[in-house]
Amino acid sequence: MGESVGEARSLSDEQIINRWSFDYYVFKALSAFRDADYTAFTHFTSIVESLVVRPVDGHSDMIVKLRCMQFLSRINNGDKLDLTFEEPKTPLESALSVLEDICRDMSVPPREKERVQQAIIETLMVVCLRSGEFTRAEEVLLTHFSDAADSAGKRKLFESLVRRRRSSHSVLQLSSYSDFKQDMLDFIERLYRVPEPFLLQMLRRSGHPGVSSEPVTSSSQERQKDHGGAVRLSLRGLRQVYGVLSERYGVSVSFSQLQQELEHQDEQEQSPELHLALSETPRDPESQPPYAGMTISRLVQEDDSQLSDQGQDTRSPHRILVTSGPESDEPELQTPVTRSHSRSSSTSPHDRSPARHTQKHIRMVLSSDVELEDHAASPPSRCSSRQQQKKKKKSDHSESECVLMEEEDGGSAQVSSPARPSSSSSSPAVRRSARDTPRQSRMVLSSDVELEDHAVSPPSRRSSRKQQKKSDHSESALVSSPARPRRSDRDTQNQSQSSESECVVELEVKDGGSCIQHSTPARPSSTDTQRHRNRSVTVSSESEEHSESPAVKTSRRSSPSPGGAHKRRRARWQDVSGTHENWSDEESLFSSTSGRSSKKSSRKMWTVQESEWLKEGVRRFGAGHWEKIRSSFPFTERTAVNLKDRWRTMLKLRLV
DNA sequence: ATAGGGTTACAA
DNA sequence: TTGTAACCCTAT
Repeated sequence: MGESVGEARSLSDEQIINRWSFDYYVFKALSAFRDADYTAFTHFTSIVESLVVRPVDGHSDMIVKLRCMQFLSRINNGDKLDLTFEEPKTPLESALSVLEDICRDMSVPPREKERVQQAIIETLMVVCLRSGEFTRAEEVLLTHFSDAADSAGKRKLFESLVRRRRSSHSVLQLSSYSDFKQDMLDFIERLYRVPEPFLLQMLRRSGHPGVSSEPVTSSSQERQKDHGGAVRLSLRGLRQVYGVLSERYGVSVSFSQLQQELEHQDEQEQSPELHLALSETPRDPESQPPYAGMTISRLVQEDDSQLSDQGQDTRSPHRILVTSGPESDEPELQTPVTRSHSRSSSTSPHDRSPARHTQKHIRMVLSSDVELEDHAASPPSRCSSRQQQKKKKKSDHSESECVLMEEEDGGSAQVSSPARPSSSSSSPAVRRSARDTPRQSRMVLSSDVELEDHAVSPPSRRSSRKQQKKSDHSESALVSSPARPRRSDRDTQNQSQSSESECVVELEVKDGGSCIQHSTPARPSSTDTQRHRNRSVTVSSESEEHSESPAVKTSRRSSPSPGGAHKRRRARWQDVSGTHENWSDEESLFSSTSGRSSKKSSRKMWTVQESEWLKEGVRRFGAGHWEKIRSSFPFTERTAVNLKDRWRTMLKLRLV
């Protein structure tokens, strides 16, 4: 195969920085989870989620981190039965499958795995019973409960509860979902300790007050405060730090290279557009030196927290316990990493609670939460959460479901006091009943299509209509002439026309639909039809964008969707300038789709994100190495054959 | 395990 | 119906 692995050495600045960001946000997400600030957790995971779609310097530990995020976000939503990450499953069932993936990739002691599985299943039972979903509870009982002796007792108990339709019982009352969450977090943390992210280290070493514990060159020259409390690093200092850290992390780009690129970028960034990329707080027009425009400076500036940085100093070196990346040709991140909290791997699953508080400072490490929050609140990133997709059924087609409202879940409060585990955080178990999940929706200001893509060519979405299917083989797909004049009426219809390519700034509320993918020029950007539909009604169909986004599951066999009434939608600000926005709209890694339905997953449409992984995988390993690709990305429920088929489809559609 | 033809479930 | 993305089946 034509391995295109060759030039993997030269990483783009984006890849490198995305990796830093990735590490950072994963770290933040875990911290938030630990602090029971689940709102923040979802914000961070959504940032991570979108980051992953961009080119990123994938280290082998990335997969591990992604899996952890997937796992925790499913756990986090496990008490919301109307959400789904993978169609037919409840969040906790999805967590089980992610657990399988985790166990496959990492060496998890069998006993531990069992324990966790059991905990998840029992919790799922409790959740089902509490919410009166007895039939589902029964299913769970049948499909997941093993006959293992140790669970026999509970099984019996659950069985009788199900039979008697009892949704209250001392056992049910006793279990606390929040404890369960923390238990799961403990499991994850015992399994994999996330090293302090590069960005934080950098920040700390730069002597930033909020982070550093090390007196690092207290030379006042090293940093100077300027307006807004931002810290300015001297170029020299930065270079120094970079040198050390880049080596440690195996970053191959030299400082000057980076600087050059940044300068270059910085110039370009003058244009108003690039704002969405990085959680920009309103950027100070007052310019700063080129290097100040980089991520680092951005991270650096924030309110100075006078928090105890102490903890940072005393931490002891730490090593990653499990690595096991599929292919680790890259230097592992085995560098001693510091870790502040004391939770050691030996802690028993139950001792966690006390320790939790002591770790708060960790998350304070970077006081730039404000910025992050802004980010979260700001258009692009915030989305995530979940959305819902539902299959449209002719019958209930008429019933429009959900009207969405703009709702900031706890938003306002949150912005002001980002770090604090406000609202949701403390609530033990966010019961869906109480507040039917944070459904957030937003208005989308979108330009539906990527300009450039259009400019290039609006290839018809699929090759001409073939009259005969098989007879003409792949040649047509692969070789075919690029410019395909031919366009069926259908195509015409679907194809967004040039007129549209001029950033149609339109205010709309979409359901997941805002799929703008630069990656798939050919795609029939969800067009008017879709748009209208979304606007008015709901979530009904979405199959139009299917291939890219919503993993909508299709039909639900016979039964009408039960909880289907309220679906969640999600929308987001799509910056018109949205350079490369490539949000995986829907269901992605961490966010769930809702609209649960109990249908056998008949068809699982490919999400944008999955397609991105696939592309990246092919770029990295070459087409044909499906199994390798599959194991290198956090695919869930995709087989190598699925990947291969999807690739074939993508080729056919010229999405690649 | 992968390639590629055949089948199926949907949307239009 | 028809077209097709996702899936299935099977030879290699």
